[in-house]
Amino acid sequence: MAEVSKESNEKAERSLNFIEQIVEEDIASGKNGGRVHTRFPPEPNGYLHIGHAKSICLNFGLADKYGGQTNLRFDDTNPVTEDTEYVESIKADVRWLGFDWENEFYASDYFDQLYAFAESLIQKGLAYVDDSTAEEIAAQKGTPTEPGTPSPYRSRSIDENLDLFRRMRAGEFPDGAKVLRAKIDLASPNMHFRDPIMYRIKHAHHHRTGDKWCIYPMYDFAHGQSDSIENITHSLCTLEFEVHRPLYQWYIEKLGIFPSHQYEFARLNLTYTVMSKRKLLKLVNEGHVSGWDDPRMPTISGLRRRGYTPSSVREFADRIGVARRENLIDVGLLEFCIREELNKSTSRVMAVVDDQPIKVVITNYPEGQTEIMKVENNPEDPSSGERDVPFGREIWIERDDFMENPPKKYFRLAPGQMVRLKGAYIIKCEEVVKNDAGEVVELRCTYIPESRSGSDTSGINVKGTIHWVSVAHAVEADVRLYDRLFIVENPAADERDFQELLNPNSLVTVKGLVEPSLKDAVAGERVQFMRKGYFCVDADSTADKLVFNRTVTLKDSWAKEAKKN
RNA sequence: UGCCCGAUCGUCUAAGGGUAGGACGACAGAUUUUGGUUCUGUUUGUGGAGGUUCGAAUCCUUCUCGGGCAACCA
Repeated sequence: MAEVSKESNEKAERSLNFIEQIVEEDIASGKNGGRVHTRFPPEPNGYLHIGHAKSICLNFGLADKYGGQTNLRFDDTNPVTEDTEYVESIKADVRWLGFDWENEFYASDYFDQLYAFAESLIQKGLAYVDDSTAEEIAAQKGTPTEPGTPSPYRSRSIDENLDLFRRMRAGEFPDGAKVLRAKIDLASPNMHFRDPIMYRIKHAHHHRTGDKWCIYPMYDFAHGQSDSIENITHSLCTLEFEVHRPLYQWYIEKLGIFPSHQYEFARLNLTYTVMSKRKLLKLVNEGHVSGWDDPRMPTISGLRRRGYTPSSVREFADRIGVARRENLIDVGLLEFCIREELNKSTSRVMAVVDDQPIKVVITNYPEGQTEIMKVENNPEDPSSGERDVPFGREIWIERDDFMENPPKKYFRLAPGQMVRLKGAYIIKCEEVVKNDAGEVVELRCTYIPESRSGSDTSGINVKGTIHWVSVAHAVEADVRLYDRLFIVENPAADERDFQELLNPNSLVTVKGLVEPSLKDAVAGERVQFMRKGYFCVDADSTADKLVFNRTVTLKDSWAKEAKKN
């Protein structure tokens, strides 16, 4: 029995995703001399999101596992949309995730080589300069069910093509006047074979090459060759590039260069968010969020500011797996990963998060007296020690922790009911004080002196324990409660405009009264607000005003129970 | 309606001719000075129809459904 389960465990550990299977087969067959070299190839035109994190973990993880290397390569072939700001943010995000690249390369490093490749294809009669307009070229491509028609410039001589291409490079023609096209097959069922554009004219300043070039290669004429130049063995990309693979291979074959191979996997989709760079940019530009690093964004910088840890994101990437079928991952899995880690690592502290907390006056507790309670920092980690928490006659509690007419299984405070104050005493609610509007403003309670936490001789057993903060010692804070950005699971598939699907309550800022141990908390610090969730100190926090972001709530089975009724 | 890809518990993901397994979720219980954590248990799946085979999630045929492809974007 024991042996069987051990065996199945080992089997489970050995279970490989389809890319690992390919890599292991390649290593076994001696392909590429058993070498594994991957690359992560972002275009520096936006911030990285959690979908990129999946790709980063895959590429770097693969190299790591099989003793290989991974290059970071910026796919910067379109100067109009790219910028060094993005280069820097991308590098910071990859590093934050915990990965180090072997080489930092840029497709623009290869512009000279790529240009030479283009000339060689012209010389082989496999490329021509086309004066057609963008519209004419689109029309020449035909449709998926009808073959294309040749451009009137398709039969230019090699010499003329060479001359024209050189003059394109020299800047003799305006943007859009001419393009260089591969001469392949206008009737191919693969649209990408219908004489794809290799180079276009753009008199634009490039973030790295400056004004050296006024012609820039298209993705298809840059990516595969860049892989090849770097001797990349396994070039991983998402499924939408699958139809590009034959062209990727065609260029490599005609050029006779190192045969890198492309493999595609399904991109990550997450519930209640969007993943397209276009839509994320729109959220930023139209002010629906505060920026690329808004904690509601699925960007790596957003997750970081939200309080996610690099290891939790890596764990998530590991758990979702890699396959070729479309997927929509429950954001609950991401939340599980961060809770799992923070449960073990963060200190528990008490914070009353409520715009209208209730004051509790303990009538039989001496006025002016303060007791220092020792409270354990983390029951999951005995080595985390204890801290001092002051207790007094007046304390704050949350409005949710009191009900005047409670249902049966309500274990918190109610008239005549007892509750344990975490780390302190058991109290009993004797009297409810209301204002003229009939709202509860204060509870007058008595405490059981023998019930002191750690030395309880009262013999009383209470079902509920609530958190609290001493009125005399409370530190004010702003608490930002983040929730899902969208109200539907899959905004991308919804017919309504994605802006109509935004969750109006994705950010609610609430007043917080936190225990004094938090007074000097610094940005980035993570804690658990007992019974509430995991929070981190935001960069906006100052010495005068603490600002906390809610990373994720605790699981709340009471909320679930209450919802049922 | 041309070409390409895909379809396994609610959601992901294994099994590749030989017991459909794991994770998250859900449900139930135990423990608990967090209605947290932890532990135990339960639940639910091979898209349809044919075929090959002693045996099919796996191979074949076909249907259905989903996704991608006709940017001087990547």
